[in-house]
Amino acid sequence: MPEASKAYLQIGEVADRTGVTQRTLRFYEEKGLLKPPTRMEGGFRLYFEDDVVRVEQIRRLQNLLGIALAEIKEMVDADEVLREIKAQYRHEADVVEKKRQLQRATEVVEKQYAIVRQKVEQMQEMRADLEKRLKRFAERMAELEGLEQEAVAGRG
Amino acid sequence: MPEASKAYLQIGEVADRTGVTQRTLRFYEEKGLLKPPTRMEGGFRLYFEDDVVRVEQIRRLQNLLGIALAEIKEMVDADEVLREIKAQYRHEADVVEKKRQLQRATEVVEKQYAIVRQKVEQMQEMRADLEKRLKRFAERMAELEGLEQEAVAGRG
DNA sequence: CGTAACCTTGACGTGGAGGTTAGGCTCCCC
DNA sequence: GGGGAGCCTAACCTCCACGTCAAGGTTACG
Repeated sequence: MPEASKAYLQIGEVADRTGVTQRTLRFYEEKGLLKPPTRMEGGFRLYFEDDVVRVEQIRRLQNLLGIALAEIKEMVDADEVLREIKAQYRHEADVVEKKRQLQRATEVVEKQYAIVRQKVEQMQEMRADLEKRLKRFAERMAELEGLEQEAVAGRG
Repeated sequence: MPEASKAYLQIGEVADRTGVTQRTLRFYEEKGLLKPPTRMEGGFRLYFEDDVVRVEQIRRLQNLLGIALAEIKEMVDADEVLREIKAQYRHEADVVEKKRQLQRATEVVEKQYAIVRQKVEQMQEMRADLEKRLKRFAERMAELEGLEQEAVAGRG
């Protein structure tokens, strides 16, 4: 096993791995973005690898999309639904209910997808703009350097 | 002339056009994101078309990049520098100084460009992920529908 | 001149996303 | 079994990006 992860992690380790503070982890838990972890006897939180992944996902959504945590919660919840459906899949539960949930999850992810697609487009526009601008800057710079040469030549 | 804009705008109009509140415009001014507009006799702010463009730019940066206003200020300042250089271009001012400013502006825009490029990349990744996920959702859904058919057949 | 619509500054409030501090408990190792 | 590192909750604080009055001045129109 490749350094097979101790199967559980305390909050400090999760914080180190994800680069957020312990406070932030507790805060996310409070806001429902992280499911309440199991605890040791004394009350210490016990996390698992999944939680690290989850936190990373939250951070990506936050940084990239710049959306509110409330909305991010919706998105990670959609994930959870899929996971659950998968888990109890062979449990032959109420198929209609599963379909309903899956439908709901799909809608949320489609919403997220729409946001991302739109942003990608807009950002590509912005990137093109910036390229143009940099080009113009470079041209100006070249012109200024030309002027400088003239001045030198004039004096020389 | 196509409805040639009254050449000046009061704060209310700017607010309407840009979709931000008057408060926000004053706030941006306070924070140096908008240059203090000229005023009428009585103190009413007088804006011009440029200001509308500026506000739109600020909003784009805010929504797309999700960065702090302080950083946005740096970016729009870079623009200002270019504008100034252009304006006094034939004024034959200190070329060395102009070069220095232009250099500075270029750096800021390059920074912005780097951010945008990185985000575009990451968001494209995210988009791909979401596409996969949607595909999996659809598959699950198909499976569930299969189960449903079986059940119906079994009963029938 | 009246008045309605628009604007001014100033001050305080708010919601989101955590940071910080206090006071105490737990875990683990020597 | 004692001590230090790590963790707990609770409460308060901060920063940002505005929102929301309040009290009053300005402008345009009839």
